[in-house]
Amino acid sequence: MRRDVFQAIADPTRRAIIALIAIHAMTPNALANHFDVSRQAVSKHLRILTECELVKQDQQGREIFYQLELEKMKEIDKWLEQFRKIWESRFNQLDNVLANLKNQKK
Amino acid sequence: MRRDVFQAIADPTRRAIIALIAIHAMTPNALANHFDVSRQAVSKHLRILTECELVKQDQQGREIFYQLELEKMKEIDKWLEQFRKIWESRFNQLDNVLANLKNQKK
DNA sequence: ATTTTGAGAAACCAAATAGTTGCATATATT
DNA sequence: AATATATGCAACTATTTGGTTTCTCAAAAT
Repeated sequence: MRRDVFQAIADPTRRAIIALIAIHAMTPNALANHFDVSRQAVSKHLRILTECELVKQDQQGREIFYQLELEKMKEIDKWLEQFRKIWESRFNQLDNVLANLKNQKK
Repeated sequence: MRRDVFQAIADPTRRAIIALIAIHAMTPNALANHFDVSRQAVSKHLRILTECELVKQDQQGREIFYQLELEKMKEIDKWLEQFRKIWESRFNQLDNVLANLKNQKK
């Protein structure tokens, strides 16, 4: 059972759940109202998100509030970092080209 | 056939392919040497990456060089933006708390 | 005390996924 | 011209996925 962040955000419903609970913690029932799948389906998504630690639970009576674990989201950001470096360096190269064109005009 | 960037990067082999061709364009054969799956399996991954426009082809004779489409990678970055906003604002809130503590000491 | 409500677990199912092997085709090499 | 190489495509397979329905259990509400 592969269970990493990237696999977790592959599903659009899960991405929507993540976006919702990023604002404030929500119960499975409250979440399920936002989608046209059953409460149990949402529950399964929440389990997957919990297993890869993208989400943490906060039980209050019989309700369980799910909250986004922002730290874990940074893992994606960290992976993107290597590409951000590349596209920034490419941008700088373009910058140099433009600068050279300018100098040649003088 | 759902085929978006998030689903594309869910597979670890595909993420490895992306990382490799980010440096410079590579042929399917050259790529397959880096993994312990068949050349055809790599080819299938490349097709998926092509379909969601994360990768573009550059045919040279009988060889096809695959290159990363950096622009498309920014789509992920764009999605992360909303969460980056949140974690930065939380960080500022912490900042304020620390600042207040400092002021109270005076 | 009884009923309602919120939630997880289990069993089941259809579709998608990631891999394989075998084949076809176009381009190089000899 | 014959052979070797690079690649894509098709058919097949085992496993995973995302969903359902049914059941159980604990906490609130009546």
